[in-house]
Amino acid sequence: MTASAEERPQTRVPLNPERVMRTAIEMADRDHIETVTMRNLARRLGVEAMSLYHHVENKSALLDGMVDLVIGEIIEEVAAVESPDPRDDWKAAMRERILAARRVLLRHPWAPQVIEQRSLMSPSIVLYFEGTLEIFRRGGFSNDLAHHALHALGSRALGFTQELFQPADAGDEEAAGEMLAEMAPKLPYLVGMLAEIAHDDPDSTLGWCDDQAEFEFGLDLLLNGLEQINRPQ
Amino acid sequence: MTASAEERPQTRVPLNPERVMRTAIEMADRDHIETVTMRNLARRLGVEAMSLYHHVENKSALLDGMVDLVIGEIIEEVAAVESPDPRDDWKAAMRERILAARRVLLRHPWAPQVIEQRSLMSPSIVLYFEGTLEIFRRGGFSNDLAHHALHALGSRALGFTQELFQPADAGDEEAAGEMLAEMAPKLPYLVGMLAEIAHDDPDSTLGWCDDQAEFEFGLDLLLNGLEQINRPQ
DNA sequence: ACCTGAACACCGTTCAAGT
DNA sequence: ACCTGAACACCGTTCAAGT
Repeated sequence: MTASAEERPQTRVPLNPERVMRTAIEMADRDHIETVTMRNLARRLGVEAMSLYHHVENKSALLDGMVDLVIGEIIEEVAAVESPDPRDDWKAAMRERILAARRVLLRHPWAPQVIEQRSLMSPSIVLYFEGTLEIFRRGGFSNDLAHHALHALGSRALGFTQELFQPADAGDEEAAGEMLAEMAPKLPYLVGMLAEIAHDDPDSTLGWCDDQAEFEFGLDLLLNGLEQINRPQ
Repeated sequence: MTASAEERPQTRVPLNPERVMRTAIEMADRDHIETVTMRNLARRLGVEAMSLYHHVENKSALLDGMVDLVIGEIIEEVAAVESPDPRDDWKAAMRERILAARRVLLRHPWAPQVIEQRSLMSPSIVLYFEGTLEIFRRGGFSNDLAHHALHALGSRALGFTQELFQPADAGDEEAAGEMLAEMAPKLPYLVGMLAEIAHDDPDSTLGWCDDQAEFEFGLDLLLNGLEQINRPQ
């Protein structure tokens, strides 16, 4: 792909940190995070690689900045959601907050991996968790329980879980299927489950399930459990 | 478990895939996963980098092999645990299984990241999940519920969760503290929680908590929730 | 102030050649 | 069969120099 008409690098807009990071996000959204190299990013911006260092300290700071902008998008999305007063129904409020965050991350599939890898503590992520904590506290949680709750949710508070098995390419999927078939005699439970699950939903196998449904199942399990601890009856 | 004593490279033991991978694991355990480069690994084995390619297809296969050996260790550790019959108490059986897996991963701190990044489907990981599934099924779970349960546990089934905030170096920790102090006026809930948590446990802050305790809290939340769905009363 | 080109120190990997 | 050295195509980054 040459420098194409979708961007307009011919207009010589001067570079600035935000434009550098936004372009890097676009690249990662369109392709993969691995394609975001200093050299590739520079070419996309019609500039030499070394020019980027005037706007971004280094590659590590670039990645942190990208994540920070995504968290910013999440904060906006969450703010736009109308959700119940946590004092009336903290569980519904939390659920909607988290599902809103998830919607943003689905637009940036590279972000979960980068967020987990870098475990950065930026102003925007701190603000996001302040908002999460506010819902728990106004819902009647003690500080101690709220603290445990944040840990128990983990990345789910931001709207994602990292799937342990993933599609990868079609070749991998086929290889996995062959391996399962070969090992079938040693895997009575797994084979049985997959057979039955496949009956209910032909597109499902162990690793390629409906993520949204599974995400919500796990989330509700945790929220219900927290509810019981918060208000035992 | 006779961890390999320091073998001197001068003894010229012929290379084989297992020795290559075991040495890579040792390096990753001792330092970081980033120090495991083909060139470094070769030097450690007293050999040229290119020799490794006779025993390992490429770097990707090396990492998969390393993970596979760790999962093998987990399977051994789990097998050595005496746990109740799942028909009597699936929850206790599952809890001990998972905490045993966690003990192995604590010896290989690089493994969680690599496992999540690569989402590989190897024979040993499939066998591990077969065993996990067996406990659910013998505990009375339907295939459908067991399937949801596996997803809800996610990486917790293998004994780990990826912390969103992590120590990093002391400099990072200090920078994070400064940022929190600066933002304090905008963070009433977070500051309040941290103050109270710090009182209970002076070493605790948002990201540097007792992992074992938090892991068990989240795990029990999920297991208890599953119990209620499995046997509603 | 911003951008550049050459260069450095690393990667994983290929290839033809050694023993 | 196993190992090697040189080389290739990439990285991120430093530096001195250009405008």
